[in-house]
Amino acid sequence: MARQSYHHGDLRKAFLDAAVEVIGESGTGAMSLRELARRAGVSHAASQHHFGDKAGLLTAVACQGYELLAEALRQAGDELLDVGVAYVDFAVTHRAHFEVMFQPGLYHADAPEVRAARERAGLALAGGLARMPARRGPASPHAPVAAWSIVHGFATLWLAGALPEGLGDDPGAAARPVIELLFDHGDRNGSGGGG
Amino acid sequence: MARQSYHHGDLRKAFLDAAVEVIGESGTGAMSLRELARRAGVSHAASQHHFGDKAGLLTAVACQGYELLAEALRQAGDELLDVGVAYVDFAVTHRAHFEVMFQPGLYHADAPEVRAARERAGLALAGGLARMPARRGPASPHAPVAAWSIVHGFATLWLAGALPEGLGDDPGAAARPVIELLFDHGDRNGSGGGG
DNA sequence: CCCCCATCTTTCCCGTGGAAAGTTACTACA
DNA sequence: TGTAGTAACTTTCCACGGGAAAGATGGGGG
Repeated sequence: MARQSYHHGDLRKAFLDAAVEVIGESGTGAMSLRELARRAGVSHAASQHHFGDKAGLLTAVACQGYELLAEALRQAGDELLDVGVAYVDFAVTHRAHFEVMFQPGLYHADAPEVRAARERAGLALAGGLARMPARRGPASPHAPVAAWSIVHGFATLWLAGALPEGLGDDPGAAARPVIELLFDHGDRNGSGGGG
Repeated sequence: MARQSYHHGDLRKAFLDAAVEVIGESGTGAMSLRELARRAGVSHAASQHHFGDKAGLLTAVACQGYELLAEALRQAGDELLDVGVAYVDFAVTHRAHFEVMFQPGLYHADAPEVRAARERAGLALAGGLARMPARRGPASPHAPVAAWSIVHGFATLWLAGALPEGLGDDPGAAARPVIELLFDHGDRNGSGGGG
């Protein structure tokens, strides 16, 4: 039942979904509460009750983003490589969430809900990284940061349209050999063009 | 004597500097043309003549950013590692420029001046990368993207405050061992055996 | 000397975020 | 069943921001 009366039913979700949609299309800068309200068919001030202010809405977006990321990483399996690819895939398929998550200035980054969700995502990421060193000698303490950096950098550059042409349409597939380079370096002669 | 009359003298520079300052302090979202005008002591519409609109101003910021980045990379020397560290240093010491540069939605990313400046920065970066493969066997075609990704990712995560504590105060120094991991991987027994 | 034009100002309009107070309708409780 | 309480939403108001349009200013070239 949509709603024909005063109460919307699930305005919170409606706002959240609309925000993700608008941000995904036009970026965070183009998102206005009034536009979201228009899409939901409610007054522009309706969001105040659910989110407080605009930063509150974006806090919810970031929160949801961390949950979704944790989920995606967990489902990626045990291979570090797959976890890395999943990270890139997440960034591209959820660019709105991703964009918000890593712009702490946009939302209440210190809110307890966000901290908790971020913690869970961090554990999921670390879970993938934990399997990494076993494959290839003793681990460097810098390996986790290196792995996170390379996948995050790839994703960010891809989203910004900064990477050179010719990498294809599938960011995950394009990222795989790049990530491989971080860990299979001594194995070069053996690792061919694993397609 | 700065100016006491109608003409400011170098309003363009004044706006540009003020923009960089404000963005560096509070992010792109907090920057308003009116605030910059206030700081420069001119009317809020004065910027129109010099930049057209807000995106025009940010275009100039991005442009200047690419120039500065190219300069910084060129001065970093011939070692790939140093170039990578310089990239991270640039991002942190010029966070306003960096933030704008990689948010193409904020400015006219296709403007010829920007394309040219970006091209120059790309060449400076590639120049550093060109020296890399010689140190360690045949180069992977993915190496440049991997190198760019890891330094860009590290810088972005650092700026977002997402990296774990304990990396110290100097992002360049913190980045060095991380970048090293990308290329000195097979050399592990020889390189310092931390951990 | 005077006109031209680059530079800056004034004024106006619309969109946005948020505060405050009012309205509606669901729910608990007797 | 009826009513009080409260959650959910609306209305109204304000200050701010970007941008368009037209006016003011003053330096420089003819």
